[in-house]
Formats: sequence, C-alpha cells, structure tokens
Amino acid sequence: MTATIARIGILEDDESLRLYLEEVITTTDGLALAFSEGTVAGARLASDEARPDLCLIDLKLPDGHGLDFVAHIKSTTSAKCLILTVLGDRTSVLLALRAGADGYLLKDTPPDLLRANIMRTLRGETPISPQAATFLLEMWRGAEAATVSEQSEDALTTREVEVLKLFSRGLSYREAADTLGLSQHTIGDYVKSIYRKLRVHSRTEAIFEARQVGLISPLD
Amino acid sequence: MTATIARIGILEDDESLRLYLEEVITTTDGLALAFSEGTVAGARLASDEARPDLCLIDLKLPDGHGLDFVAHIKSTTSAKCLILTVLGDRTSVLLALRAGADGYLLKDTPPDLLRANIMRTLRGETPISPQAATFLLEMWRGAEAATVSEQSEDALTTREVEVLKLFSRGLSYREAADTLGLSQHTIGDYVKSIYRKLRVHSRTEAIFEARQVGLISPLD
DNA sequence: TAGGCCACCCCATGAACGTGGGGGGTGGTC
DNA sequence: GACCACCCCCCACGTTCATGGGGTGGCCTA
Repeated sequence: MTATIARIGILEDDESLRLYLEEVITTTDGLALAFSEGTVAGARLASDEARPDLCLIDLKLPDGHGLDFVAHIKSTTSAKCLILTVLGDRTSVLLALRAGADGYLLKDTPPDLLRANIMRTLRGETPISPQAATFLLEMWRGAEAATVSEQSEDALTTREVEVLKLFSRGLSYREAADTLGLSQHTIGDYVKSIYRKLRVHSRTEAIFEARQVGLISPLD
Repeated sequence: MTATIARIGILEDDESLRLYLEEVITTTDGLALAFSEGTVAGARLASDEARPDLCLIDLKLPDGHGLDFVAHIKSTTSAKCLILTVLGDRTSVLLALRAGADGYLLKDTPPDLLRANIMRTLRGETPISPQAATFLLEMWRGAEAATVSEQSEDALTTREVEVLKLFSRGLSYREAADTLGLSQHTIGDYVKSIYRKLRVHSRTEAIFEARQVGLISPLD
C-alpha cells in the first residue's frame, strides 16, 4: 500500500503459466510484480523480502502445498492470498478458505476476470469461482447434507425442533409457549425431552449441539 | 431440460432492465425466454405455466419480495434461481442463499458475465458476486473482521466477545469462569455489560443478536 | 490530574430455568 | 388389546441466571 501500486507475488510451478501471470501483472495499471517463484521455499524467502500486497498461489507445488505458504503469509504480513489452481474439489476449496485464502479461482479464469478479481481482492472482496462457491454454500447451509447423515438414534420430533428454534432466537419459556399456543409446562416437557436426546443440560448447550449436527441452521 | 435449450424466466420490475434481460436471453444460444414478469404474483402464475429451467429474480418488487418467489419456485419445480439485484447487503445475501437461491449477482454484472453465470448455474455451479461471497465466507469461517466497521456505537470489548462466544458454545457462568480463569462474579459483570450494549435480557437473545450482527459467527 | 473505559472482584434478591415426578389424549403396530 | 411414539397439561424443588448495587487498579486522553 506504499502508493497506489499494489505489489503482487506469484507462486506457481508451471513455467508457462507463471510467465503468463507475470505478463498479466506487469501489463496492468496499478499492479507491480513483487516476486515470482515456483516453490514454496522460494516464495517464502521472496515474500519476506518483497513484501507483497497480494499473492497468487497455486496449491500443488513440487516442494509442498500452497496452503503452507498461505499460512506463512497470513502469519507474517497482511497480504491477501488469492488461490489460483486446477484443484476444484471440495476439500481443496474449503481447506484453502479456512486457511485464510481471500479468494479461490480456477486456472481457466480468463485474463480479464483475473485482473478484475485481483483488484477486487485488494479492495477486500472475496472472489470465488462459481464451482468453488458451490462447496462453500453447501457447507454453510445444511452442512448436514454433505456429511451424509448418521448421528445418534434419537432424532428430535418436529415439535421439539420447533421449540429449539424458538429458543435459538432468544425466546423464553413464556414467549415460546405463547408463540406456539402452549403452556409453559408443556414447553418444559419438550425441553426435558430435547435435553435428554441431545444429552445436554441447558438451552445454550442444546442450541450449540443442534447447530453442530445441522438440526438447526444459522439464522434460525 | 427438455432439449438442449434452457427456458429462462425473468422477474424484474424495472422496465428497462427487464427488456435488457430479455434481450440477453433471446440473443444467447441455448437459452429461450420462458416468461418475463414485473410482479411476484405475475411470475408465480407465469412460472406455473411456463415451467422455466432457471429464473432471474430481483429482490425488491412492487407487490412483495423476490424471495417469496424463490420459495414458490423451489417448492413447485426444480428450476434454478439466480438473484439479480442491487441489494448487496449482508442480510439480503444470506437470506437469499438461505431461501434456496442458486446464485447471487449484483445488477452491475456485465452481460457477458451474466450469460456465463446463467450457464454455470444451469450446470449446477453457484455464481456469487465477490461482494456477496464476502459475507458468505465471513459467516462460514467466523472472520468477523472486514465488514468495514460502522455498526452501533457500543461495540463489545474483546473480553465481552470472548464470554459471549463461550456462552454460544453452551458454557455456564461457572464453566466460562473456569475457562477464562475468572470468578463467576466477573462473568456476571461482563454479562451485564453485554446485555446492556446489545439491549437484550438473556444469553440466547444475546447470542442470537451477536450472530445477526456478525459479532460472532456460526462455528463459534 | 481528573475523567473515561477497561479488566477484574464482591454481595444480594427475585425471576427464570432444569429436572424429578404425576396425569391426559391421539394415532399407529404387533 | 397391549405397546409405542408423539402431543399436551400440571406440581414442586433446587439451581442458575439476570440485574441492582458496591468496590480496585490500570491505561489513555483531555
């Protein structure tokens, strides 16, 4: 952020792609090349020197994994990390984002879009390729879907889930009872049952547990 | 999926934008216009007839909210829903995705990208504008950072947030106190402060509120 | 140096919650 | 008809929570 020129680092082992990326960077206004390496080790050293504002990072490298470099970057600088890879599988995507990546693009991203996404990342947005976003979204809404299902035998009844959802929205016994048109005692009964099935002893535990299992989802 | 031609429905109240969208659809190979409406009610009727494969949906409509239509689509057909709106705020994005939207694009999306994203959605991918993806990602991995700043004046202190997170994981006063190496009384003090700032009167309310605002995130 | 915000500690009281019991009623299955 | 699962109601007891007070010491900024 020294000036209006953002310094970009590249970590990509494929020779031709690396050259191509360099080309894109150097021919774009507002971007400058900070470093360009083909190995994790090299990039690590280079980034300590060059202090990039953003790094384009491949995942599969000869001497390690791109995420190792992401971790290094994130722990030593405030630079952005944009994953640029052929690996479009669920695990790669999720791991990368979890590791702190600021965006995840597949290598077939056209040059224009690449430029645009670099700019966006620098502005604090989060470019994610549609394919990758699918996984993210999956995880977020109904993680239960992916994770198969399994889980303990005692599933909550619809009524119990209803009560739990009300609780998770902050309602009290009294309020939940009114909302469902029940007596407080009945709410209490459901609570007992819920706690027993979930093996917990308080509403926050129950909510936490239910959320973990995907019984209720965020915002519920 | 009848042939290789995908039937597209449009729900958009802005006259000129609607015409523009129609234009894009009809001039694209592989796409055909199923219907084009400016109201939720109209779209509902039209979609029952026209059986679209994918719908472009605006959120703010004269007679209701685009999400109502999403719900209708999702419950009656297997058509994809692509949100196309000017509303780029966190709540809109999350609600839309939660409602079942298959993608979320802002209206400033250029025509080429729009075409591409329609195709992608049809293929089962999830196009999400970088801006929107930011929220999604935030929600997912707890990085409540970014989001600019703004927000109400009474921000929670780090300690208060810590306590709140422990609560959200189901801990009691006692347990939270032990975890943080504090006395129960101190926990109680933070609780008071938290409730005051968040204007709530119970821990589940506080957790709910904090989650809404993005103070704490799912998984926390 | 006073005034503010923060972290931390303590006490007390009433309301809300958790959990043990006791009943009802429907609707299904062996 | 006996046996479940689910839905609903009630009582009572002990615990936890919510909320009002009362403090201390540190740091920072006016």
